[in-house]
Amino acid sequence: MMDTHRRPRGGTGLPAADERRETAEQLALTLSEHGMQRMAARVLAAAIFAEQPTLTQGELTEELAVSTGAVSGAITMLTSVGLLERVPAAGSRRDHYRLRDDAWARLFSRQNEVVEAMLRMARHGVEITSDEGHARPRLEEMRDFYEFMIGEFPALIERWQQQRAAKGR
Amino acid sequence: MMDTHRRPRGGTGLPAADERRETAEQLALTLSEHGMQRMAARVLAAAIFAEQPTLTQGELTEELAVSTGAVSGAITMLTSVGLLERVPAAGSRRDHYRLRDDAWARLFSRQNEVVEAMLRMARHGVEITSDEGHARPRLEEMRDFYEFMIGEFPALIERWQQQRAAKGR
DNA sequence: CTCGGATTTCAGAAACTTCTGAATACTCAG
DNA sequence: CTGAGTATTCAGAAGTTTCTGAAATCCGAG
Repeated sequence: MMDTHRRPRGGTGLPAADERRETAEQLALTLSEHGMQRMAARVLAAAIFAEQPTLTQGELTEELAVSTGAVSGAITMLTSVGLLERVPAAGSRRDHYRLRDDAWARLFSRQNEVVEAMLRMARHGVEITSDEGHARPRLEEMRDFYEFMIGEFPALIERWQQQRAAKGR
Repeated sequence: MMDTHRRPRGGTGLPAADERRETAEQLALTLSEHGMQRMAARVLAAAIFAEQPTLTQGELTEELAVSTGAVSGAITMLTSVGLLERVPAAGSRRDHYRLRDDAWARLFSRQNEVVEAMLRMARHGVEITSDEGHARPRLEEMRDFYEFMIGEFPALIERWQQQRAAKGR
């Protein structure tokens, strides 16, 4: 988009941190364009791209250059949906957070909730529409589609878990 | 949520239209909560729940009680992503629109674009991170996950198309 | 070609979401 | 138990998205 020229790889200690930050921000942008709150997306991206094993709220505040309040709210949201977890750090007053182990499968599963919501509405639509108009058949197809997807997803996730376990792990 | 009591079914011509509208609005809400523009979501929902085979912009404007401009913009967006199509209505000055035949598969495929974007960013992330920090392994797992999903989706869609063709059709 | 209904465009208004900053509430070390 | 460092909350500011209303444009019928 803006600065397309590749830096000759092999450069020793160049602005690698900048590139990392920029890539993280791009990820955050994509996530927020698809329904995730902006600050939550930035925090999640920062947690993914962090070189440290865990991050404190203070570190996130500094990395993202935002207020402590914004970070606090985003963390509450991310932990509540299971993407981030609080790591017990003995003898520290600060809370340490990291990406949950199965974050990607979780993020995907959240989309299943959308699919379930769509299915519910399709079924409800079929119920309340007349069998004489044109709405009913559309809703039946919508229902069939989402039923199909709901049926396929568990096996899909399971195959992923297996492949993952088989691989390095 | 609000008015939970079921109307005794069998009621002849009661506020079925209201119930239809309300259900459509719920669908629109769900769609807009996951990234679709609000008016586009409302138009799409209206097209799904319409008892007519096709709708004109004027009908949509009235059904949704919004300005013609808003409907025009939403239709432009929805046709451009292939969810709505313009139906040639000979000898009519009005443009007629309807839900595309394969709208659901299309809507799903649009999500694939998100998945592809995630995969690109994961790969980029793996490239630019050191193999000594903690970011690289996270990004590798992210990459593996989205690669897996990208690999599975085509077969998934195909199975749906087949089942659909097999069924009523 | 001309008329008139229909659609598109766009500047500004309205509504909503998100962030900041500061006060409040925790919590662990000593 | 107390104090210092952290985290949470929340009112208001800032920013962004979305819609309206009206003017301009388009297009088919006659």
